[in-house]
Amino acid sequence: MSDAIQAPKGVPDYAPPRSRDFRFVREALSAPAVLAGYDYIELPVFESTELFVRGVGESTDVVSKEMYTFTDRGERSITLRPEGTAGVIRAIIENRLDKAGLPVKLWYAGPFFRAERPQQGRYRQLQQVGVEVVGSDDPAIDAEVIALAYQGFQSLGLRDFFLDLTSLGCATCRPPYRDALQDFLLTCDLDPETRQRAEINPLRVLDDKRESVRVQMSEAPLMVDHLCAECTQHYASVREFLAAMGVTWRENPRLVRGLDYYTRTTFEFVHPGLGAQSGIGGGGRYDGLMAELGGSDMSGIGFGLGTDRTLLACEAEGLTPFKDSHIQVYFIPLGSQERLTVIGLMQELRLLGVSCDMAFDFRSLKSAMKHADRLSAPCVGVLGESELEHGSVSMKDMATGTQELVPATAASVLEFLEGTNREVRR
RNA sequence: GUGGGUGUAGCUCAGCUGGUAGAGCGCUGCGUUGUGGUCGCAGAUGCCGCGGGUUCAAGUCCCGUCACUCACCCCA
Repeated sequence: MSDAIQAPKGVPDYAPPRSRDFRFVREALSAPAVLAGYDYIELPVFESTELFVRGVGESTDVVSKEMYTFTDRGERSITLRPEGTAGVIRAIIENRLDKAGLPVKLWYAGPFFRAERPQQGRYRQLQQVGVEVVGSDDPAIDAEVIALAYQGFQSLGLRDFFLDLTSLGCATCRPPYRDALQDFLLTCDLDPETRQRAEINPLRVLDDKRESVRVQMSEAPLMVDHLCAECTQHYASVREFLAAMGVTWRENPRLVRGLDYYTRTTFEFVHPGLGAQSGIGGGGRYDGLMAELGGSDMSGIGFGLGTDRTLLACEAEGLTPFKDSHIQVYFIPLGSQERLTVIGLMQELRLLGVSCDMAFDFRSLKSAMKHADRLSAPCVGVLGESELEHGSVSMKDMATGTQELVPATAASVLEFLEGTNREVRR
């Protein structure tokens, strides 16, 4: 035991029973996109380092100090993907998806990697569900994307989350604003480290958590007051569509994202029940990214939702467990001949989509019943000598305790299960 | 990367001023012949994170280390 191998630092396992909730969350977060006509894309977990350096931005913390980068046998620099957007855009360009109908609407899910110090809700291998749309400037698509995430959270039963929204401007209005902000920051009293950040990425100083900085920032010029006419119009329109969809949000002019590519509509979902790592999802427009990565100059928008953090949020709101059982019937054969019958019966039921399990290892009826109870099996099928004689099985409804003798056929068992008309899931 | 906290049975934890370990839950079995969830009885399980030091003696003190955890930072 002393030399048992542990998982690498900061990497979570999702073991039963929590793994059931994890799957449920991932499913719920992606379902709205599927319903909205988004197609699935499966991407490699590692890419050329260059993709992230160019796509995400060299000055970002993610790229400059949080990537898992190594050299492969062909002396190529490879990086475990730290986020999803760059890879999706690369794949769209490479597969020429943008040459077919526009907009291209895609969703994906899977693990991402960042070499950070782990803490509550922050892992070195993190799970995200994401969506990307390329080839549309329509503010209605911004609203759709945001609503997709909103709906995902809602469908899980989450109530205490907030949607923060702002616009970061475009290539014409952001640079002048950036200069204005930088001028302002020069007048502030900042520590050397923050001063340096003001040089490289002044926007990031806006959402500094420290009180001393925050007080000074209350006077800072804001992007929303410096938007060009087009951006102003676009942002107004996005909000109009959001309202029409019944989405509620908070204006947060100090919202900043850590990835360089964001433009215009930018948003973040926060949940106060998670401690310091309160962001459960975020995204926005990235109108220059396609061109930056060597594709045609097309606009894009997307989001990444933290599957891990969303599960944490659900737990914080007491919504879990989502399902208390993963099997519908548990069979208990009492002898060798009965085992043969049950095995065959289960095979048929599983083909019909009924999940079932049985007592192995010749357990006593008593202990098998206990086991069924522990599995929260809603129904138990007992098959002993007497049932075998009549070609039947005793079906028991565990909630009521009532039992019924039915023919040992898949159809009859199915009929019994439907007759118990329980609520299978919430 | 920087700081703080914690590390004892599967889980949650107790163990006072040093004398080689305990509770609850869970688990296994039994309470007679083929039925769970309640109850009763019995039982199993610990390199007390790891390494070193002090001591006649360390879970208990000291040092180191690793892991977990919270916060900074960053972000999902």
